[in-house]
Amino acid sequence: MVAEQIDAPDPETLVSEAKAAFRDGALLSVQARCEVEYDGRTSGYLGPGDRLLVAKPDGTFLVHQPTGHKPVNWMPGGGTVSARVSDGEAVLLARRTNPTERVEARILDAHGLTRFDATDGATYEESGTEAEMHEYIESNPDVLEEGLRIVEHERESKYGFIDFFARDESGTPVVVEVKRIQATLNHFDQLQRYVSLYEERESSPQEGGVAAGNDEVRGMLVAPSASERVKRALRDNGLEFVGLSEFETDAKGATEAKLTDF
Amino acid sequence: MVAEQIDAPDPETLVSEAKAAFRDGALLSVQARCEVEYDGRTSGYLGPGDRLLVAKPDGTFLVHQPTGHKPVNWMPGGGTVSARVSDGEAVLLARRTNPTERVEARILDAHGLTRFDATDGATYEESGTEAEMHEYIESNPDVLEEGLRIVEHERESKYGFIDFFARDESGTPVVVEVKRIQATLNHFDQLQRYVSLYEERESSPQEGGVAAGNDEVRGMLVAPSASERVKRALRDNGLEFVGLSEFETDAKGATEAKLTDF
DNA sequence: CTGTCCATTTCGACG
DNA sequence: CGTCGAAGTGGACAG
Repeated sequence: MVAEQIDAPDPETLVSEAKAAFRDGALLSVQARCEVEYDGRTSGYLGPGDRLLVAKPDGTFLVHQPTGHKPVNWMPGGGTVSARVSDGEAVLLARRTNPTERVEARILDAHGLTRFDATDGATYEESGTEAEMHEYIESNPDVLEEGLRIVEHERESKYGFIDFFARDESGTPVVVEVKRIQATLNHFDQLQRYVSLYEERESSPQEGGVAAGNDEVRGMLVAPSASERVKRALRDNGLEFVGLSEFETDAKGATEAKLTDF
Repeated sequence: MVAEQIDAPDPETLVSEAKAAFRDGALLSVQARCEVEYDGRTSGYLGPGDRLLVAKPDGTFLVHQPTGHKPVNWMPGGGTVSARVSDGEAVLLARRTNPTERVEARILDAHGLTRFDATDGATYEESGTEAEMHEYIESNPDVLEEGLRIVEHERESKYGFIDFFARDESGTPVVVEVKRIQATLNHFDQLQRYVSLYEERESSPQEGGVAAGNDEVRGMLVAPSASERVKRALRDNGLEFVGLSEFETDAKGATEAKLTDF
């Protein structure tokens, strides 16, 4: 029996089933009218209503209202979930430390309970990430600018990693920051910080022969799009925006090439 | 009957129950071995394993593995969830547009199903947010510095919003950036950006009478704490850090005063 | 609608 | 264990 369901459990049954599920590492779902309290980084209270409660064997606890994508209250994995009867009502309590916080659901009326002895060895495989965008640019630097040469990928600097350190056709250094989504002011900040750092470094060369003029360092923000305000911030500070909306990994490109062969 | 449970439904039963739940605006939970595909902003695939599937009446669709706080796949509300039998297996499909994306769960083995006719009129009440920290500062500017006057809250500038624009005891402008959590380098970046802007503006006054010397603009980062690196960055750039860990809204303070009256 | 910024952000990688 | 940056970020709020 992988899943066991109990209809409208009374508080004692609910608590004993919950304890058994926690002990055995099963996933517990409860449909119930309840009220919820959170205390930790902030604090909050949710009055009585019907919700789906989920407790996972890793200590994750979720409170889902009938609408909305995010749980109204939750506890990440790593802590512990416990169950007890208090004042004749079942209470589920999720706690953790660092930071110290707790979610407590007082169950006023339990409509259903499911214990699920789930096993899942699969991991999610994703594609289309920023990492793949980097691969594409590394293989096709010309899409950013004719004649651009990538010198280093993920170059470490005092203030963080620079996505690409490159040189343009005339040898001028170019600091490149890549975003998979529309560029924000924070991304502009990042690029600005990196470029100013390189201006310092380039103006006082410590490794011989790599010197360049102080203002000769270019900064390039690559993203599918950017708001006018971001573009102006870049322009005002001598930085550049390059729109790059479409990209393909070599594998993906090869696949699509095949499809268009016909 | 608020919740209805079905044990190990066959594909046809699962699909007809799901359709009925979607039609009636009920919350549907399914414990099942399944494989999941996502296509949209990125794309991904999750091989067979046991998961909890949740479909809400607002179009929300969640796929939860036995561990982890976040759903491995999901669809926010606003779209539609549909069910069908395909190749003898039940399939749940969640779709939306803008952006166009889809999550498809192919159910290989359904262990349990619960339909929950949930009603929930309550809304979550939260306290301890950054908005409340702003209110506290606005009412008690002295906690930042003796004699500080708040001139404007959420002041819009060319490059973004400034939390507080203030003047110190001697009338020097102070740009204040507030963070509820430990300050990061990005927060320093933000403050730096705002201050540099005000230095420009103040040095070439367009609205008469507000002029001040170019270096007379102060920048203040307010947060419960900051790493040494952030503090040094601030110091090196002539900016200031103010630690503000405890704050209370008027209401909260009143409540706590009550409790300690006894 | 877009733009901007907060979030109990979470999550992962790296030093 | 802190720090930093990405996320299918989501969500609220203003223009």
